[in-house]
Amino acid sequence: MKTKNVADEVLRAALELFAQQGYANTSVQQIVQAAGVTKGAMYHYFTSKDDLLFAIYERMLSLQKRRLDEITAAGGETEEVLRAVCEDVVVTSIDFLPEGTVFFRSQHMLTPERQNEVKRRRREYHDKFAELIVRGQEEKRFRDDVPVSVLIAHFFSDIHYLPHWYSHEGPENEAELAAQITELFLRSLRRADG
Amino acid sequence: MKTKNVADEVLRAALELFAQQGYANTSVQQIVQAAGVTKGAMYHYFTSKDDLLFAIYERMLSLQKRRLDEITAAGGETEEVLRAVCEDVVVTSIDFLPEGTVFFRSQHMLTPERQNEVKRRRREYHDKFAELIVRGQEEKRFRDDVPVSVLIAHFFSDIHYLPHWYSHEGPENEAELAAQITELFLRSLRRADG
Amino acid sequence: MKTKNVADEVLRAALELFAQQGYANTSVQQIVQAAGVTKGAMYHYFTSKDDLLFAIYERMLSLQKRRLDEITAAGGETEEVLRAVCEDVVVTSIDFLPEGTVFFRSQHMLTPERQNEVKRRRREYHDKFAELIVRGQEEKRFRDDVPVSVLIAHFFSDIHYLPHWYSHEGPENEAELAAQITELFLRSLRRADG
Amino acid sequence: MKTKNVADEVLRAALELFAQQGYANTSVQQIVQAAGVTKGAMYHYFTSKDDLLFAIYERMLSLQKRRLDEITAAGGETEEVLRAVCEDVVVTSIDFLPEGTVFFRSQHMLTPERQNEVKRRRREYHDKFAELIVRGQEEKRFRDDVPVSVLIAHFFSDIHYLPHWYSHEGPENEAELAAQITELFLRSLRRADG
DNA sequence: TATGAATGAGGCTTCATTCAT
DNA sequence: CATGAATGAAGCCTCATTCAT
Repeated sequence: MKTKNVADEVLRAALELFAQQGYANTSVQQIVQAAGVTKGAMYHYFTSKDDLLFAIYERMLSLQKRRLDEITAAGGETEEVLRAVCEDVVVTSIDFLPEGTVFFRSQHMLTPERQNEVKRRRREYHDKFAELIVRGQEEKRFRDDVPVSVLIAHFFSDIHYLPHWYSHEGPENEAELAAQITELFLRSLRRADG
Repeated sequence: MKTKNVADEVLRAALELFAQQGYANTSVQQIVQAAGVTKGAMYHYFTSKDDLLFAIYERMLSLQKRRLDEITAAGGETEEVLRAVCEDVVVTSIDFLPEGTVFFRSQHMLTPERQNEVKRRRREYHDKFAELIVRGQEEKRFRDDVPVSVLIAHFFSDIHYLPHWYSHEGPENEAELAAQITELFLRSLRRADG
Repeated sequence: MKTKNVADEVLRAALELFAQQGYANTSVQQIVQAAGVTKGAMYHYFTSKDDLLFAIYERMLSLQKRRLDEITAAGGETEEVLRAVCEDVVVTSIDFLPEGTVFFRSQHMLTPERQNEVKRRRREYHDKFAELIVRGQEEKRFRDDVPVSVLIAHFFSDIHYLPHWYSHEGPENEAELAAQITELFLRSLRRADG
Repeated sequence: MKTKNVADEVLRAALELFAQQGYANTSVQQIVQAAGVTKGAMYHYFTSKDDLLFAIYERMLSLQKRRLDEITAAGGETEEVLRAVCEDVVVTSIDFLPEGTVFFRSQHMLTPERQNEVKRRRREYHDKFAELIVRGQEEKRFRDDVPVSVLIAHFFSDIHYLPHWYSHEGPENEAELAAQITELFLRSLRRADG
């Protein structure tokens, strides 16, 4: 029988505390206590508190990218691909609500270098997402009277906002909510004369 | 003729620094230096650093509430009132971009009491906004296959997201953007068979 | 009609607060608020916070000295004079309980010079009190197998301790208590073979 | 071989400075300097300055209680037990004069919770002491024309007062003084017709 | 690998006192 | 006489990180 992995326990505790109280309000001491490890052990695996925070970003960025790649790789009609992507993002965001809470709230607490790294990877992600919209516009299915950047923001704002209002205790069914949000987005995205 | 008001200068500096670096990364020392006053003077007007943060919330909450009240008081067709409200919120949010940055990012840094106060007043605001949507549903103009709470979140997510991507240097014209975001929202809100 | 005297109000408030919370835990701001005057006004009458404290000592020292002088001046049998003095001190201490609380607790908060001044005047007082005891010893009425300094301490300890336990709400009648404490002291003071 | 324990050194320094200058006039800076440790080290062992103060109370309360228990457990004639207790308290108070100075002067500087804790434990102690007196009264050896609470106060006032006047440089022999004070108390306690 | 005591810099806040009006 | 805004020094405490073991 093996004791729980130190790094994992620390990350789990850090995530929970960062989501609950915020990064700045959480001390390393609190984290190691909640994880049941000592400071020395933690610093053996992470070089800094910032490292813990970035690990959360890293995990989210990788996850989102991987899923986007998988879905777009499968191919299909533009709107159906986009629908799949959107619903997946919503569901994933709900499944990783604490991560999202931290992700959207604490970017400015990272070191400047890592802030740039995060920005870069999110831009990559948005760019790939944008391709779908552009393709739809070229197919004359999606409106082009609104800048693509606005359309993208219009969708991601919903994702961003989820951790602020969604509650696992609430009545919303996760898949249903994903379908609803996606439908709202697609409706506003389609050409009026479509 | 007297020099600028101490409280005003401090608040201005605090807002700027909080928006740039985040609340936790900004020291009272930095604020008073930027404001050109002494720490003692600052504490003559504000009881704590938290007080400075809350002052920003207070100002935003009052402003939003006031504008919502004014526009709804003017009356009119439901969709037109809603359109006016939405466009105004977008424009106001752009005009107060630093305030918005702080507002949506630092709520968890307030004292618990004040977090509740903010929540309470935002709920009030949302409730009044919800009335417009419900009215539109009763008039059979707005869809009712999606919970009102989701519709509201769908709109406010855009507001929330603005400080994350909007740049005064960007190409977007503020009024035009307001019209676009509002139109995207209304399009998704109208009944499909409308 | 004339408004209340500023200096009196300040002193009254200072005494109350010092007795309740201690000198160090009471801010000048609290005092002037409780007194209903402004800081400027207070500093017009008192040069420092220490001044307020010393005023309380001054009042107590003068009062005690005056009463001791009056009673001894009246003359009489040694034990009767001593009894009168002791009972009077007890009664006075009860009447000025807040003053006593401050007096016995805050001496070390005075400036060194004033601490010496207080010591000097208390010594004067004790010396005069000691004279009565010595006279009684010379008259072979009071024991002399215990140093006078110990006998004096034995009595003043009761005075000193009063603010620590006496409560105006309690059952003790002030005059009766004075008689009891004095009798306990005199009993222990008299020669065993008396 | 290791250098002196940090916590012990800090407590020793704190006690000395609190006794000399008072709690409020002593800064944490002074304490750690006198102890030869850093502030961080101190806060590793004590959560606050108040903690240092309470540690002094804790030590005294435990000591007094322990000794009282030991002596009363040994049993014996009421007056002899009481005499042993009283003499022991005096001697102990002299041995721990700085502790006593702080103990009787700084209670109001503790947090309210801790003030209550101290009150509670002192009451316990007094209650046990009172039992001896009551027993003596029931045995018709001690007077009962004065409330027990007054008799107790009469004795503890002497203890309380010791740090105010006793000096290790003085002529008093500690054991002799203990005997004298105790005898004064017992004399006043015995029935007049005894 | 792991410990946890120790560091040391920096943070927020308090407050007696002054002074221009 | 009186105001109360402003000063400036000092106070208590936190905490990420290091290091001898």
